[in-house]
Formats: sequence, C-alpha cells, structure tokens
Amino acid sequence: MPTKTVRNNLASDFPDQVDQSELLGLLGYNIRRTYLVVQSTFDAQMEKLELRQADFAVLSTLRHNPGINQKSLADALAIAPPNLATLLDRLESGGLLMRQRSADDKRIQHVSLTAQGARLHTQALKAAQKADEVAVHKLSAAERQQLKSLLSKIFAA
Amino acid sequence: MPTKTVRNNLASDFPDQVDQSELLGLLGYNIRRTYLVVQSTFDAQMEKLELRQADFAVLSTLRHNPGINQKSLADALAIAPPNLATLLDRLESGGLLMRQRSADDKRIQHVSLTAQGARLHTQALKAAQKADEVAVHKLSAAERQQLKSLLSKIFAA
DNA sequence: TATTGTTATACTCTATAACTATA
DNA sequence: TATAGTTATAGAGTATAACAATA
Repeated sequence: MPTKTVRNNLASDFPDQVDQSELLGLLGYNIRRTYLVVQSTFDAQMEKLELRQADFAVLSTLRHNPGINQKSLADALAIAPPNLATLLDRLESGGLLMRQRSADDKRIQHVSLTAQGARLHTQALKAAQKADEVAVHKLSAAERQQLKSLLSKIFAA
Repeated sequence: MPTKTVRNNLASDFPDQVDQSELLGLLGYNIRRTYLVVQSTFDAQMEKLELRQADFAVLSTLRHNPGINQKSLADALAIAPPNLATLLDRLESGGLLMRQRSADDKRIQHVSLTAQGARLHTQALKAAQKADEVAVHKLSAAERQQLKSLLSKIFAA
C-alpha cells in the first residue's frame, strides 16, 4: 500500500486519535453529548407526527393536567411564557387544544386537549418511548433506573 | 387570612401539583432537563471569560491536539464545518489561535492555540470544573463516576 | 471526481422588552 | 401595583447549499 494513500486519509482518520480526555472528564460535556444523541433520536421518531420536543411535553402535561393555566404550564416545563404563547397558538390552530378564559379570573387561560389532541398524544407517547428505547438500548433496566435517579438529583429543585 | 389571597395565588401555586410523571418516566426528558441546568451553570461560570460552550470544547481540544485539522476537529466535537469555520474566525480574531495551511496538502488548515489561547484555556478549564462541581454537588464521587459511565454508553460510537 | 474549508443563508430555539387586560 | 398572557423582536445555535482551491 502506497504511503501517499495513507497520507491522503490522515485528515479523516485523525478523529480516532483525537485526545478528548479532558472534555470527557467533565460531566457537563458528557451530558451535552448525550443530549445531542437523545435529541436527534427523538426528533427522528417524532418527525412523522410533526411534533417538536416542547410540543410533546405540552401535550403530555395537558393530558394529565387538563385545564392547567399557562403560567403553571410554563413553569412546569421551563418554557418562557412568550414562547409558550406562540407554541400554544400553533397547536390550537392545528385543532389539538383549546384555551378557555377563566370566569373567576379573566386574566387566566385554562388549556385542555381536544379529542384530536388526545389521540395525537397517544401516538406521540409511543414514539417518545420508542426513541427512549433506541437511545438507551445499551443499558439494562437497572441501569436505566439508576441513570434516571442520578439525573433527577441534578435537575430537581 | 382572606380567602381572596389564596385564590390569587392559585395560578402560581399550581406548579407543585402538576403531574409530570409521564415525562419524568422518559429518560430523554430527564436528560433534556439535566442538560438545561448544566448548560446554564456552565454559561454562568464561563461568562467572565466570554467563552461559549463550543469555544471551550475547541480550546480544550486544541490544547491537547495542537496542529489538528478542521475536519478532525469538527468530527471530534460534532460541530458542522461551516459553523466551526466562523467559530475559528472569531477566536483567531481574538488572538487565541492560529491557522496554518498544510505544506503537504494545501486544502488542510492546521489549527493551534497561541500562548494567549493556552492561558485562557487554563482559566476556562478551572471555570468548567467549577461549573461541574456546582451542577453535580449532590452526587458522591462514586455516583459521578457511575453517571459518566452510563452516559458514555449512550453517546459513544 | 472527491475533499477541505469557506461563504451565504435559513431555520429553530431561546430570551427580553413592552404592551393589554385584569386583579 | 402586581399578575397572566401576548406581541414583537433579537440573539444564539444549528443545518444546508453552493462555491473555490486543491487533491
């Protein structure tokens, strides 16, 4: 094999030799890289339903908390209120949810899924579970539980 | 205490009652929420150095792989080449790194830190380690190692 | 023809300021 | 005065297409 060929491949072969030990020693970097993988797996599974990550989080929360107001929804999902407003506009236009002004306090909007929204949530949940399965298929059930427990210690209030 | 006050606080108190069990049952969502926390902790620590997450990843990789080419750097850090090009432009303008056209293959740029870049990297590493410490302070040393090991099973090739 | 790197561009996500209507 | 929600907008992050230079 000619030396030239080896030299030509040097650039693309280099990645295997890249020393990333410093970055990989940082938990934050491991979480970042894991998030990138999980995110793209999720998006791939959810593509056919035309739902984004935040959309699914909203559908799921509405399914289990019908009539929740937007402030609570925004807080629970860590979405800024202006961004939630436009997200809800879009899902409402698509017939997935309804907003109802509170009679007690007319500032408040109560949000609920429509029947169509509930049906889509059922499908979306399956897709999300499938994405989870694809992303963490290398982990045993015990390891998955362990990972969830460790992560929740970091982000829980 | 008047009933009215309680009713006024209902909206903001609702979050504590929000049922998020479905979302929290998904590992992907746990990783997403953890990433948000870690990211903002990192940004807070790195703010005074005016470095973004990808900037630090580049400085770290250059420190340990001087003369690496942009293709390898892009692959190693999962950054798209056009985005890496502009990122390097910015760091080069700031005097943190140098690009040197390869003599063997004039398509290739070899990238290295300047002395100033190396000094900034040293400070940035301390900030990154501090951010790690702040984010995962609730975890024991054994748990941190365990978490790192579980995460790397998900994102490693 | 294929590869490295660049430019231009667009799209999504996120953050902030200012406004309304209600309380 | 304070809060819920909205509008408008700006910024950062990411992705793609097209190109120049070189192999």
